[in-house]
Amino acid sequence: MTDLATQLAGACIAAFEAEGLDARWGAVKQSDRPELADFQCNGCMGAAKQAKMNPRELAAKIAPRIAEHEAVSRVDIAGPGFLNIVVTDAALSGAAEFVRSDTKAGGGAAPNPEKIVVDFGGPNVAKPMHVGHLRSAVIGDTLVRLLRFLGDDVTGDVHLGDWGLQMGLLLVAVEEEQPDLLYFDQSYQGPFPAESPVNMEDLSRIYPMASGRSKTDEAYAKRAQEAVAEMQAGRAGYRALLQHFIDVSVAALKTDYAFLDVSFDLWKGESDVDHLIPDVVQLFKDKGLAVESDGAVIVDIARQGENVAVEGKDQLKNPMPPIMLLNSRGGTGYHTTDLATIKDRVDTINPDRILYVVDARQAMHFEQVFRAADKAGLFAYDHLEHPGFGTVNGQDGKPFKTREGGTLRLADLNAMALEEATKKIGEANLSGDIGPDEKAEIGKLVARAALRFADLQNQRTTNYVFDLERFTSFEGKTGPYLLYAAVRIKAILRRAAEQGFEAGTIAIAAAEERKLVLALDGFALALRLAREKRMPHYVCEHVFSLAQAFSAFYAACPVLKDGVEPHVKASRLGLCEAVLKQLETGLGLLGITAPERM
RNA sequence: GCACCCAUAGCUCAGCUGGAUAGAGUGUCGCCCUCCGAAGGCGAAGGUCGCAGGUUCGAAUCCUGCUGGGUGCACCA
Repeated sequence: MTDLATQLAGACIAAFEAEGLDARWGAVKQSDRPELADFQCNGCMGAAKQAKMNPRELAAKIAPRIAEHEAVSRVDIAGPGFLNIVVTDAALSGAAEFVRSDTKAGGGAAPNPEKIVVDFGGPNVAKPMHVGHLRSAVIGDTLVRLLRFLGDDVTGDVHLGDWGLQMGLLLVAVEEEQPDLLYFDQSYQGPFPAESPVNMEDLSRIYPMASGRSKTDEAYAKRAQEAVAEMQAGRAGYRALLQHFIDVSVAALKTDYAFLDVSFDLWKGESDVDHLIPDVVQLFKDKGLAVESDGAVIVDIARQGENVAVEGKDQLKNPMPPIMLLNSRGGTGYHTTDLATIKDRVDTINPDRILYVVDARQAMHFEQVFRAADKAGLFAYDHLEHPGFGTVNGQDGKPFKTREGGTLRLADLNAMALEEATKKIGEANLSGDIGPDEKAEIGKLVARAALRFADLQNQRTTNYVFDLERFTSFEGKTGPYLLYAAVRIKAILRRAAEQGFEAGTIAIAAAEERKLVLALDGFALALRLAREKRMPHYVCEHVFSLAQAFSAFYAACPVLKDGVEPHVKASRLGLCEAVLKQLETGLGLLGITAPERM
């Protein structure tokens, strides 16, 4: 059993093949003209063109074959050769029953499941997460949930940034504040205290200070660079202190992520693959790919037609800079750690594919890393993907800043959303006496739904405008609207149970019921597209249109009201169960949980 | 300079293999709670799909050029 669209496509494909034509013409989608039909097939025009036939004559041959399918009540030929398919009420009833009984609520399964690592291109240690990190967190988390749901074997890794200059800046700054710490005594080899000498507030204060100072104070910046090189070379005190920085930061990160219900299978970071770096560098040397240049070790990854010199110009045409395995101080940047991380994943997980859910601005970086990994035989180029995302902009179209000109911390964003959600729940006061504990819990769920849906509904690759007002609005195409739809269904089912009514066989009759089932039927397609394109917004579009269809049904089709015939009541209760099941499943993929009431 | 991404309703955004009358939300204007939760529903108005060519029976979608915006271009990640 599958969705109706797939069943009908099967019939259409068979019909085209019976005429000796390609199966691809048999694609079926829900009708653009709901007043004319439920589904449509547009293949006749294309097929006729290719086979040099008359499209309407071809349609006349195809249509009767489709009409034989038991779900079909009528096939019309329209315009130049559109096939308009109307399905029977019984077929829709069956489709709804399928959603109600299917463990995946009609979501289908991946045709080609893979073992996949999702890399979140994680936050940097010591830098608090800002609004931009919302995207990688919720997009990456949704992809993990989605792929796993459809049958892929997925490992999510936060991949912390804990190996670069920011660590050197911290080391230098902490040494300046607390020079007597054991960690800075080079003759001392440990053991070091288990307690961190700095907490998160210290790090949040120290890092911006050190970062700012390094931009004007050259000697300071140089000391930080040297500290990084020493840390990377393995200086014991620095490494022990680094671990404290990481532990302190991770604890803070987990709080912010938990608010969004984002979790990871692995909390690895750049520093975890430190021991593999010599092997990776050697691998490139052995393959003759690494060359020395200005004291650094680089790998040329340009292809034919790139880095072409143009007469009379300084700039190269189609530039593709080499990657740097080792800088002139012997240190490593994120090219090398990303390559070492690939090696680590091959050794420990051996995935079919790695996805990097990272800002689109890193596109060139990943192109370089992917090429290098492929050249060295570490990982196949076309099994490495960078599903990048756009930046979060302010009203002016530039990367978002607070009114004060600073970056908005994710923790503050979370807090604002929570405050707004709590306020709105209080104003609406829809469900009478809800205790303070439950109210607090509902507030969190509503705030999370608002934030996650606001971000995920945007097509992944485009930039979007950050608008807190819109994010936390409870009207229209928002997370809270979806929760509201789910909560209303739950209220009906709860009331039905109290009154002793049970769901029965679903029998579709009313126009709103037909539309609602057609909405249910689109779930598998939405999930398939979302997986193929790594685009969570298809899931958002689906759950929203499902919620809309339910709201229209709710307004037009009474379920428990007096005067509703028992078999209609039972059918509509069954339909409610099917809708709730799929709605909660879809919301679950988006990391959104509906409360019992709100 | 070179490369990548983007341009759709006043605003914020969808639009799967090229298909019929380009869709939502918001805002504006109507209507709908003696009846399952009005954070809702129904309706109206609102578009030269940046511009100009091309391919096609058919283009928001594919190709070329242009304009406008964003981003990136080896020792920070």
